[in-house]
Formats: sequence, C-alpha cells, structure tokens
Amino acid sequence: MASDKKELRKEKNRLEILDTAEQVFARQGFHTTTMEAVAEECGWSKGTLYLHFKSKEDLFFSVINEKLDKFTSTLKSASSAAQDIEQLIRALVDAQFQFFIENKDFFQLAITEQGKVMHGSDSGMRESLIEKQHRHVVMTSQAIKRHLPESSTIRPDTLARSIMGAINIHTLTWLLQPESINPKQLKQEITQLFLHGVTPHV
Amino acid sequence: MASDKKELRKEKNRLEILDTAEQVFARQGFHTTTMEAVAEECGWSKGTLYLHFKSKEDLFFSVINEKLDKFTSTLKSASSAAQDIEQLIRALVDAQFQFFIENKDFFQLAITEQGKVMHGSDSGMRESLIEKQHRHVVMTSQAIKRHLPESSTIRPDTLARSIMGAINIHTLTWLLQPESINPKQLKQEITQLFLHGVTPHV
DNA sequence: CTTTCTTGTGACCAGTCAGTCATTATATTT
DNA sequence: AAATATAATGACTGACTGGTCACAAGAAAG
Repeated sequence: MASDKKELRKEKNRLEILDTAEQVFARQGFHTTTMEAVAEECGWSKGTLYLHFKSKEDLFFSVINEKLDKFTSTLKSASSAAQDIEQLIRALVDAQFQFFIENKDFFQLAITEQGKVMHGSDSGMRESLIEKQHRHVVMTSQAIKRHLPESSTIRPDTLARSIMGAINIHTLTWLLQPESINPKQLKQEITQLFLHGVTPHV
Repeated sequence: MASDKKELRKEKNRLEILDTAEQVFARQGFHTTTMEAVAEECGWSKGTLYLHFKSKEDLFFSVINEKLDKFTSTLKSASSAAQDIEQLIRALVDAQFQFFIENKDFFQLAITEQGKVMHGSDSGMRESLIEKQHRHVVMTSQAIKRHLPESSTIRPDTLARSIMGAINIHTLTWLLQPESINPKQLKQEITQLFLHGVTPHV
C-alpha cells in the first residue's frame, strides 16, 4: 500500500521539523521564537507546521520530550556496563557531560526554559514532562542502587540528583565561559568528589 | 531640606515595586508578565513604573540583581563562622537551602529565567549579571580555600559550583514535589556526600 | 486664593505573532 | 487525460502589550 510510504515520509518530515525547532528554540528561547522563523529555517511554510503540531507549545514540548527520552536511554546503556560504584559514577559523569556537549542545543533549551514546565501552560504536557523527568531519576537511581554499599547513608536518588545538578551547573558555566574549563580535569574532579568527598584520597 | 524626604519616599516606592515585581515575575515568568499586571498588583499605574525603571527588562534585571547581592552576602556571613571544612560545607548547604526556601520566588525566577541571561537582551545587563554570578562563586571559593586540605585534588570553585548545582536541583525537586522531601535528612545527606563521597563513613 | 511645580495616570499607538483557511500545487486514481 | 484527493501555502485577522504622552490631581509656594 502507498499509505505506508506516506506515513513514513510524514514521520521523516516531522523529525526534520523537530530537529530544526530544537535549534531555533535553543538559540532564541521559547517566547522569542516565532513559528514563522521555525518554518523558514526548515524550508516549510508556517501552515505546514500546523499539519504536524497542533500548537507552538505542542511543538516545543515534543522537542523536549524526544530528547529527554534519548537522554534517559543514553544514561541507561552507559551505566549498564559498570562493575562497581566507582565505574558507575565515572560513567554517569562522563555520559552526562558527553550528552550535553553533543546536544548543546537541547541543554540550553532544557536549562533556560524550565519556566515553561513550572509555569502555566495548559494540557497534560506539563505533567507528562515532570513524569518523564521522574522516570529519568528513577532509572539512574536503580543503576546506583545496584552498586551502592549497603552501609551508605546516602539514598540513591539523592546521589543521582546531586550528580545531575552538579553537571548541569558546570555545563552552564562552560557554555558561558568556554575558555575557563578543562573538561578532562573537571570530570576527574567531579568523579573524585562524589566518590570520596573533599577528603584527599590516595 | 524636603528633597531628602522625597528621595527617601521614592526609594521606598522603588523597593515596593521591586518586591511586587519579584512575585509576579516568579509566578508568571518574564514574557508572560505584563507591566500592567505588575502595576495593578502594587497599586500604582503603569506609567509610574516607568518613572522608576526605564523598561521592563530594566525592572527584571533590577529584581535579580538585588536578590543576588543579598544571596552573596548571606553566604558570606554564613561561611565566615566555620572553623573547618566540615563546618563550612554544612554552613553552605544550610544557608543555601535556607535562602532558597525563604526566597522561593527568587529561586523560581533565577532557575526559570536564566534564559534571559543566555539569550539576546541588549545593554550591559547581561554582562553585569554574569559578572555578579562570577563574583558570587569567587566569594564562596575563597571561603572554601581557607579550609580545604592542601592535598585535595578538588579546586575550590569546582566544589563551590558543585554544591550550588546540587542544591539547585534538590530545591527544584522540592518545589515540584514538596511531599517527597525531608529537608533535614536531605541536608544531612548532601553534607555527607560532599565531605566523604558515597563511601560510608563512621 | 491663585499660581507654579511635581507626581501620577491610563487611553492610545504601533508593532508583534499564533493560528486559520481559502486557494494553489502536487500526487493518486480512474 | 481527466477527475479526485491530498498536501502545502502565506495573506490575513484578532488579540495582546511595551512604551508614550497629554492631561489631571495634588502639593508647595507666593
């Protein structure tokens, strides 16, 4: 049937639009980005965007949603190989940095536009996003739980979130002042920090 | 002279507007907030706002700027009493949580509207804000440097930022799902984490 | 009380943009 | 090749809002 082909093409176009939208949103922020601008940049007309997404918000949340899924699965596979807590933390730090660097656009988007998640914005999209973030933390926590010493007083999700928060802020710094950061050293430091704290370790 | 009184009243009104604006911006985000709304909420008319601030952006940046100064000085005094690295980390974690909880509005603002710092926005305000954040980190780093063991492989500013990042994200979680957090336990965990890492400690 | 000066107002203007839909172009079927 | 169905367009509209400014209200001075 021809409808298969059609569906496929439609999906391909959808993804193309998502990719472009990600860049534009990241560059300009949600409110400053116009549908016209996205349309122009991906070579379709504004009307066509509305054949694929029912509103600007829908487009926006779709961008985030998709990338968040990819992020979660990246971390999942990165953490599956670890044999002990040290390897795991190193893997988590590595993978998150890597992902953010490879997806600067998305990172910038996620950091700068959490506002849309916290404020208003109707429909279930807000909830759906929070749910997705939650699942992300749960996934990471589970990986941690597998390797965390029984006796540890730190709960897996506290650790998961702390690592994320730290890397977030360092990535942000790095984005604002690229020259001031040595990625390799930084990753090493952070890994050490979460493994052993400030206490020097031999 | 009467002009003293006048100046004083003007300053008082300015601060009142800043306070109100902080709340409204936090509740609705930068773009969604209208000058009209701020005016209404503080009982002045829109025109009057423009007697105190030359634009919406000016108002916005003024809000952030002022709070950021308070934040820095709060941390400064909190860290000055510490006698060793443990006390210092505890103090930093405590004070930051405390400040964010007492200034939910500001926190939400800061988190959700970093976009305005990263994207466009003319004038020197963007630079001025980055500079201010930088000074904040420097101040914290200096406090850390005073107590960090010589042999430590972690640089003070890495630690300063990591703590900030971690607390940011936990505060965010706490704002989104208040019931899931036990502040006391969380603070204890985080302090432990940065002191000794995941390694259990007796 | 009248005049002058300061402070405050809000209707208005000019620009913006999300979303629509009548029309056109393209593809598919007969 | 004609007819039909589907995809794409972009001019247009309606709603909104930052910023202005001619005017009003109120205080201070004379």
